[in-house]
Amino acid sequence: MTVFSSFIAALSARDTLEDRERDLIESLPSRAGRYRRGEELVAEGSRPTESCLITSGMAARTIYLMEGQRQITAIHVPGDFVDLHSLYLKTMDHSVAALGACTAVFVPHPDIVRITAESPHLARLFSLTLALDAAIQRAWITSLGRRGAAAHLAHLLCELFYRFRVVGLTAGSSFDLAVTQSELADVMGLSTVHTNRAVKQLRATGLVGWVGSRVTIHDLGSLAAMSDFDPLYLNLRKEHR
Amino acid sequence: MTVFSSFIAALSARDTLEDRERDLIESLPSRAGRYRRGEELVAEGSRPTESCLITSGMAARTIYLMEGQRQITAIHVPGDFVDLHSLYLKTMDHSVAALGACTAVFVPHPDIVRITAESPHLARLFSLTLALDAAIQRAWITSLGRRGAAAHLAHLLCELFYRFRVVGLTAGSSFDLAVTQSELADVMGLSTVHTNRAVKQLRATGLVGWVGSRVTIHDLGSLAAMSDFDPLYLNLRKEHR
DNA sequence: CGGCAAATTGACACATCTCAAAGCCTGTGG
DNA sequence: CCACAGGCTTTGAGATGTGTCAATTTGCCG
Repeated sequence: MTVFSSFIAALSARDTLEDRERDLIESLPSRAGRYRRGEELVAEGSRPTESCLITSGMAARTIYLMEGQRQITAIHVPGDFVDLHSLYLKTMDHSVAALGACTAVFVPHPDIVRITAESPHLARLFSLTLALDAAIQRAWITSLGRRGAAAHLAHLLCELFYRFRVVGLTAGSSFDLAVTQSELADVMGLSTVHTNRAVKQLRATGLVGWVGSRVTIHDLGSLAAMSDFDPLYLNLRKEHR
Repeated sequence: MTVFSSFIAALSARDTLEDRERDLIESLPSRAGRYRRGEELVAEGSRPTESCLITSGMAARTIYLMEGQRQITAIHVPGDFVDLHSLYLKTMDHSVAALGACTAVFVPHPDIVRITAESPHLARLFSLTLALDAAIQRAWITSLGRRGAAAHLAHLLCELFYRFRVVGLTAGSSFDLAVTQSELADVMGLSTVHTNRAVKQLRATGLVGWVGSRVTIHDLGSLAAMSDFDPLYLNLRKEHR
């Protein structure tokens, strides 16, 4: 049980890792950090020399507009290597902030480059995480563009359920969503008020139980059906990549 | 002037290419294709063994929902290497279709892998294009979530202007946007009718001229200001990546 | 117990959707 | 060269979804 366990679990769900690759990952040096709701892990405009890996809680990529509005463009759960982007893009065009309390570790870019040079297969798996992020963003774009508030929320819950389950953070059909409704609103591009109505509406269907931060999915099939959710884009099948 | 000229131009805007790297790219074998509006370059559910590079016109990543609705999650212009994603994700979770008429060439995955193995720097530049796609998607998510129709459209025009200019497809401050309003609607998550109203509204500001498929940006500064556009995310500065 | 952030509700304003119809291009066949 | 068909653009009117503002309730923590 190390800080990299979740990351290894997330990769292992998608391809077979050899012992040597596992060792290379475990050999990465890391510096730990602990954050409270809203605290920034990576600031917009900065030029990071490390990438961060979420170890507990959740973090979000956030873009701020004029007039104090903001949009969350991605949610990251434990095991997600956030910010490999900064390896290539250099200057951050957005910030990464904690959603609820969260912990993360930071790994220097040169060490990432080193282990990908030693194992081309690992290099591909790091690129896979980039491509996977992009696939999730496409699903979000689709929800934002073509689904109403309730369906959007249902789709998001399905996605998070699968993503939490991969890293062992579900208990049966429930998981902990330590997120404020106002943060959810920034994910779905809605007002806080309307987000609350969407939550209410979803509860009324009976498909989902939601008490405090505890979300229980009573009927995943129907929830997926009402939001046109198909887990294909999460690439949860082991393939040789 | 080869089929790879635009791609090389797009990379050269972001980093310096050595002659050897240029030669490696030019050495790639390719198969050409020509498509009419709506024709699919890559089908959802397929398992591509090639990646495609747009050489003229535009293509779009498209996700279909029930009830015939669709959402375009990305627009690709000449010089864009679409579908590097399929190198990692294996099964397509969306399709790539022509917007207006378009031509593209297809490059076998093994050849891409080969030249990235020969040049780690090229490998990083290929990853850069993945990361850049993701940055653009973040901007789209922000537009979908937090901007009204007119501002969304203005932001999109700014983006496309910069992207076309990099590959030499602008004439002064104008460019050819051979796209149907119904396709634009699928980009912005709006109805065709409302998209038309947004176009009308933008014309009324006088910041943009739009006759047929010819778009002329009369005042880029104001257009950027009204849509909170900042080209940072397009990474148009040469850096060592 | 008191204080504060978060969740919830109601009423009304505004953005966007749907449906329906009319006008406008462009390619094609006669 | 003209007439027509079909797709695209444009407009109007009424329905629906979502935003805003303001107030109340709930839940947590000191």
